Amino acid sequence: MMKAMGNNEIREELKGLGVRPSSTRVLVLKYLREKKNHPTIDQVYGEILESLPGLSRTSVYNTMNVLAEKDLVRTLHMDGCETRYDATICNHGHFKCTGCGDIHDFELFEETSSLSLPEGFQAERQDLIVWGRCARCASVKEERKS
Amino acid sequence: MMKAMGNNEIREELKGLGVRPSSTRVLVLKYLREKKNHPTIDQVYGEILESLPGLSRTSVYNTMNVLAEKDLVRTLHMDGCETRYDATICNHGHFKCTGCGDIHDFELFEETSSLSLPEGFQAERQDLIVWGRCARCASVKEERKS
DNA sequence: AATAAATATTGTAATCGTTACAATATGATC
DNA sequence: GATCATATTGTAACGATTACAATATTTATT
Repeated sequence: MMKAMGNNEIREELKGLGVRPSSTRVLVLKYLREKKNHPTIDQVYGEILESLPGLSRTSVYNTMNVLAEKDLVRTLHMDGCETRYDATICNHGHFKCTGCGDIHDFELFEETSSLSLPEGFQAERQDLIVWGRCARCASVKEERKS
Repeated sequence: MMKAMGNNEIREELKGLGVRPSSTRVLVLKYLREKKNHPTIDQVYGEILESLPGLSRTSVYNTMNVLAEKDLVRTLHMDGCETRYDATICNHGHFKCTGCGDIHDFELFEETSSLSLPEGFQAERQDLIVWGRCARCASVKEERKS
């Protein structure tokens, strides 16, 4: 069997954080780290289901909440209700293409320090969201999905 | 602070955009412009209800959608599902206090040009969201809502 | 390895924000 | 003032998420 690499490392990582490394948790975290897409719950559910028959959506929700609590994933609320999940923790911005709907990470080279917050306000965390056309959609003008 | 805007000016503004200036629309837009809080539908509904007995939530939703379509208001999705509405159109950031939950605008003095987007990506619109403690909550450590 | 204890998962039902839709009310136009 | 377009209402539906009790799985203890 080609057991995909990294399962044990993830297992140990979770244990180290006091999180029981159930198969759901290991697979979800691995999925997020490998794909680096910013999937919805249903995307994750759909793909992990193949490896874990009988998996429930509720379990994916619970898993995401546990991982988010331990700062292993970040939640994104871009447009509308659907939450998206991201295992890239370092500070970066999110670009949402108004053509294809895909979300891309991009570097932030300006630091939080350049913020002109009101007196006494203390920043803890930030997210820069940019909407526009990705390279592919900028050339081909097509119908927008979202 | 900005002088309260007359109902008639708003009426004319709406007409100019081809939007029928119904009492709901006029009052909602006036509310957003005067309060500059970033209210939820229910906040707007609750306050406007006093001036317009019999008002329905649905009508506030419809009104917001019409105003958003005409670019008179922006929608914000910060945490979770609840949409918030903002009649300040110029480019600015949003600070959400993790203590009291209030949302404050702040100036952006860096322009979109400083973004390091991937090759070929075209930015149309952006929103910078910062979470942290507002001046009041930074001094008094007190949990309230998200 | 077997058992007991702790916790993760499942499946259903409930909740919340929002929209769809048909009936009714409003208000602009002739 | 009558007619016609459109705004509003109220209810029901919807989609994303959570609550919760029953069950299954994992870990700790023997």
